[in-house]
Amino acid sequence: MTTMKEIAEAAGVSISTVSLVLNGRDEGRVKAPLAALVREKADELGYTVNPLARSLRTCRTRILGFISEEVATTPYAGGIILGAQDAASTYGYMIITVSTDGRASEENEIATLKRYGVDGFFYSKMSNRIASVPASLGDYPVVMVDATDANNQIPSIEPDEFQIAYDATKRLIQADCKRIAYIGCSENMIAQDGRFSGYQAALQDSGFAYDPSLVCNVLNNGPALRAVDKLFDERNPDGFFCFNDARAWYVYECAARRGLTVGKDVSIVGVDNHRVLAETLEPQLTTVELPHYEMGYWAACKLISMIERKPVDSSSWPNTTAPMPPLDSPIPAKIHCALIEKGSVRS
Amino acid sequence: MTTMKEIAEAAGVSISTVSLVLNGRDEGRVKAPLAALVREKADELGYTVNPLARSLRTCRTRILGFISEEVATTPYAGGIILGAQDAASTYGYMIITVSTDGRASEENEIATLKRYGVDGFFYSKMSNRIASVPASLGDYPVVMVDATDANNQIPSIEPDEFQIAYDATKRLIQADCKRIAYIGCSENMIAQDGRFSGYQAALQDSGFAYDPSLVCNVLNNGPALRAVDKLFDERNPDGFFCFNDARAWYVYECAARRGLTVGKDVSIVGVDNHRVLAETLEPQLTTVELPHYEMGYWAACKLISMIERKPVDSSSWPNTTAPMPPLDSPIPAKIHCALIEKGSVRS
DNA sequence: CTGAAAGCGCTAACAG
DNA sequence: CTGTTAGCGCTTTCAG
Repeated sequence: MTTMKEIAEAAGVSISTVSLVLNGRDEGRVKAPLAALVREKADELGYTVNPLARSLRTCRTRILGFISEEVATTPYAGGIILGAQDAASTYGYMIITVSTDGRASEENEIATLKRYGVDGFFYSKMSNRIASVPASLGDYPVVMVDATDANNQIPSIEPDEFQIAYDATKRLIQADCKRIAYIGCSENMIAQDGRFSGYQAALQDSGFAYDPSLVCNVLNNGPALRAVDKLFDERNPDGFFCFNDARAWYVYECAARRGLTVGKDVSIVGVDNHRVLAETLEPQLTTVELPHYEMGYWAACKLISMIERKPVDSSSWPNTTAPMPPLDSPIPAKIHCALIEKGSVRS
Repeated sequence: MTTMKEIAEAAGVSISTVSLVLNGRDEGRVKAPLAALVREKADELGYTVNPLARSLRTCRTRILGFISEEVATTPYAGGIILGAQDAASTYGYMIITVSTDGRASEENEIATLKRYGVDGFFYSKMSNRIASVPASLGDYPVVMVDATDANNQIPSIEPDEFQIAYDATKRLIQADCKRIAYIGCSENMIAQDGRFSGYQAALQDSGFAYDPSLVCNVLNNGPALRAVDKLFDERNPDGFFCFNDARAWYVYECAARRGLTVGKDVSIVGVDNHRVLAETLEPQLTTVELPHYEMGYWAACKLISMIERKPVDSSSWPNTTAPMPPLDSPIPAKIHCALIEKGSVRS
């Protein structure tokens, strides 16, 4: 690794001049030709900064810490982290990810990350939950991802659960469904609340009466399947908005057992949590892909802008299914998931 | 952050003495009581080393670089990275993950990681593919994960595809299935080759004739479903080993359409790639979970042992469904996936 | 057995 | 405009 010292020698100047030039602080401080010479030599010798040395001096590492629950890292988290990395990478940052499984290990990991000198933290609970960041993160820039701050203080990036359901339900109405069921989740989750409301609102806005007997909140496996089966028998719905892929499968199976064709006799719009629906049931149903990548990307941009105390240029952001909110939008911000209309709801 | 200097002052000794003691190099070099005093003061002041400063001197960062393909990070990778992190964490290492999408970006990311001073690299292609590590990694410790080294030089940790299929097929035989089908993947993949061989070997070892008409290699969606449907009509299998969850689902649906009960009339053993089978179809079929976590864990242990040029203690390794090979086992090594017998193959 | 001193590569006052 | 100087916190000879 070539050092500034070597460049200084090659160019016949002092190290500080080299530092000035290579950090772009030479404007009006170093004569242009000299600066050019330095740059030339640096190029020639293939200079790259030593981030370690720089960080030791500046107390800035350009490393971001990503804290997530153990359960988190599988299987949804990938997209979030990927998005965060891509954004970080374009701004010259790296990410160290740690996973925790409890208070103690969390504090440990935080302490370690602090020692490594990270500039800021992502704090993530997978599948949108209410949480509050540990006090030990207090004096650092923090962004929450796929989580909602209990105190509404920390910027949190989360899917727009209401809108997901609203759009999905509208899509079913538009496909001329008359009895639209919601197959939800009986566990207490933010996503469930938001989606249930969105479902109701869409119905109401279209002049449908909300009918509780068309709502079926279930857990998993056999019992869930039987509950959906019962709903079919009793209410014979012709459209289904499903909380996730597993629940879409229950509906699909019940339809198959009755000889009903999905996409013709009944329509399904489902959230594709595990990203496996697309491989199997398309084009018979329409899926909603949660914007994990986008959440990660935007969270990183937000975090970096907090660290550098300046807005980052959003024009370079990736094309997404969902429009990215501007950096200076009010926080907490929610990201809206667009429907992925690969299949047809009704053929 | 308290520094060694502060401890030195508090204890009335020199910085070098503090360094010696705090690094455990005091045996026979610093008098016991003095050493004790230093340790006490360090405790009192809550000293933790500054890894940046240490790294600048030692050229060792205790940071590992994890290079994976972009596509990789979703959705399988989570488990691998989680396992690698857990192992790294127990040995005092951290992991920086980067994802790449092509030769150029890969070289970029590698260069960046090198500048950050990582001690070694994971090189990962998700879903077991043959690959060779870039030359730029030449002089670093490297371990491949879920990938097979084209030159058979680099230690590579991968699932034991043959054994997965062998066990799954044996399980079906044991459940008294007579016409055992293999629903495979028509894309060219290592996993497909190994699993197909394992399927054949298990049949042969149990005195079954291998019947090509019971093998059905498919892609996805409608065409796949129809191919499985055809297999049902023509050969009426009573047992299925399925390459992944999507393929298990095709079989499941075909069975449902015929009024056959899975777990009774037909038996399915499927690899649960997306980890969604467990939520939906259990306990009607038996799943094989790929040992992603274990692969990551073991890869990290291997990498660290290469970096530190000493075997690491394998007694602290996590309980796994699969036995971990000993650290000094011949490389490349494969990890064996155990069957997850949550459901019953045949009720 | 302990301490002084040099230096890892870089930054940032401060002189000149 | 450019160079000198003094560290960031730690490790590591090398004297004493």
